[in-house]
Amino acid sequence: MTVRTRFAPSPTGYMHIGGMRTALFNWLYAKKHGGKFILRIDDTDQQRNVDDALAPILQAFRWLNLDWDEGPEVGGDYGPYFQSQRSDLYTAAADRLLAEGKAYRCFDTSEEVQADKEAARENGTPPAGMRRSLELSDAEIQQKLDNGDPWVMRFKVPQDRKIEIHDEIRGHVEWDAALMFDPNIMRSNGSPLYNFATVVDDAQLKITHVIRAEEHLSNTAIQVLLYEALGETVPTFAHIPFVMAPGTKKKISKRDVEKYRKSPAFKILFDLSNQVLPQIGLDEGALNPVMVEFYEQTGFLPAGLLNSLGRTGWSFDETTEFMSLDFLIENFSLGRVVKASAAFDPEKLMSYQAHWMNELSSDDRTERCTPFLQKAGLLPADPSEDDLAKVSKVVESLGDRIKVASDILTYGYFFKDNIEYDAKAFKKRVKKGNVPELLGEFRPVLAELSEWTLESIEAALQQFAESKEIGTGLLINALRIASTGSPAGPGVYDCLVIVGQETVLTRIDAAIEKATAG
RNA sequence: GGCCCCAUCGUCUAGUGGCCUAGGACUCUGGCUUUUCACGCCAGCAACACGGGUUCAAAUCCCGUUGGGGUCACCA
Repeated sequence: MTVRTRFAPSPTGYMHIGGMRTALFNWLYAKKHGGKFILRIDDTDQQRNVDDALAPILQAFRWLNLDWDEGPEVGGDYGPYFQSQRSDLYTAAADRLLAEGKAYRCFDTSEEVQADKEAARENGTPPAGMRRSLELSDAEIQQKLDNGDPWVMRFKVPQDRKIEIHDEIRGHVEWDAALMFDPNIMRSNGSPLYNFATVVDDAQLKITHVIRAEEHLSNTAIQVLLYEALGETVPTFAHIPFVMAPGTKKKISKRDVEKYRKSPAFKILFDLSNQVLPQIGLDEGALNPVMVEFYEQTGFLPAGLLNSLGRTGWSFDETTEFMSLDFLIENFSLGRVVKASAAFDPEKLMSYQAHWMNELSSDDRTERCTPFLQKAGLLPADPSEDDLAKVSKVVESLGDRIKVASDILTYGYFFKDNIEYDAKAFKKRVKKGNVPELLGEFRPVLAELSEWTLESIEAALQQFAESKEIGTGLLINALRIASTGSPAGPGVYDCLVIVGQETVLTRIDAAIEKATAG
């Protein structure tokens, strides 16, 4: 038996981070067992623009390198892979259940059903009146049909039994069928409800392992009954805990982004968002950390996100933290999924991200940073070789200071004509004692350097400091602020070399002027 | 409320009856390194929800309590 797993997103216009984790576990399980991973689109409720609403979802999978064996764009033997195109399947299955007496037409109004359920709830009994449509004679039914009375199809729950499953993560779970209501499986307009459609689809797609969020656990009882009624093999279930929002006990949800915006647990992500999005021409509200696209657009590595997703609700052993996708494929198992729900942890994501960024060669990092400079207008769309060489130099000197690719924007001073001074640092390092004078005296030394290299500048500075009988730190710090405006960054000599002799001299002049002005 | 699921440091987790004085990671704190920042290194803070059993032995098994969550649609 080949393992077949699936993920069935609705085209909502974005890929949910929690859904991505569920998809990842499905994908991993299929890969690990040499099986197939299927993408099916649950678009029954969707109006138009399915393509537009689906695009970001497919893009998220592509970005993370999670390919699908069957589904949109790639097709497959069990298509179509859009629920909206599979209505025949649902109708046929429903008709069969009806013919076999396993389902019935329910003519009750929704008010009547509601009342039945409420009464049942109060009494703690199964809903008694609910099956009154079953009392109808064939003639009465025909009469109602002829009248055009609306009806829905209900599945007749076999009440004298228990439903038991062995969930790969929860273990043995059972329900008492006597307590269940007959579920609606087809709407009055002939379209299927989720619980029914998903069973028909999973059976027809030969899904062997249904790995999904635990919120579906209660749905499983009715689904098992449906599989049996349809004469299909019940798949193996694995209900994984859902992903909670950091700092909460609630499922992470797009509805709550405004709350997240103020939450300390989300701070690093929204700080990044606020800093980066405007610079790359995106509206601040356009993307948020609930969406996978957010991580792509702010310069995370697939490896970073994947490591984080793979480690929330799953572990390999007591010490392994850094896991590549290959490692995950090799070692993933449902048995090691944690039962309790886990909060997505932005801090930890950053630490994984930093790790994988450091694994990259300087050239790879440069390649990832360049587009951000372009989007921010700090580099032309068609950069010259000199431009690229400069980016490369900057990235190399920045080393592990770049955690996400968009961090390059923090060091925009290498690419701008006008720099902004960090006020505190300027006061502490430049506008202090005789520093402006020293800078003034050192300027001509720099101006006269015929060679502008790390070594020549360092030698000149050391000699100058010695002659003045001052520590090198004084000048070094002053030069950093004067030439970059910022207290953070690569070594000063790197900075000076990259900024360039001419610009350094101009900036020193500007700094001296600013320091002595007021 | 009924049904179902869950419960170890702030967070992610290890733990499947003795290797537990409960391990690792992130965060945080202190120190070292250092021309800034970052990295790195060292050290530290910090948890078995509670109550009963079972057992020579329980974080681990059982029962109960409490707490958290899910679900009860002509949504998915």
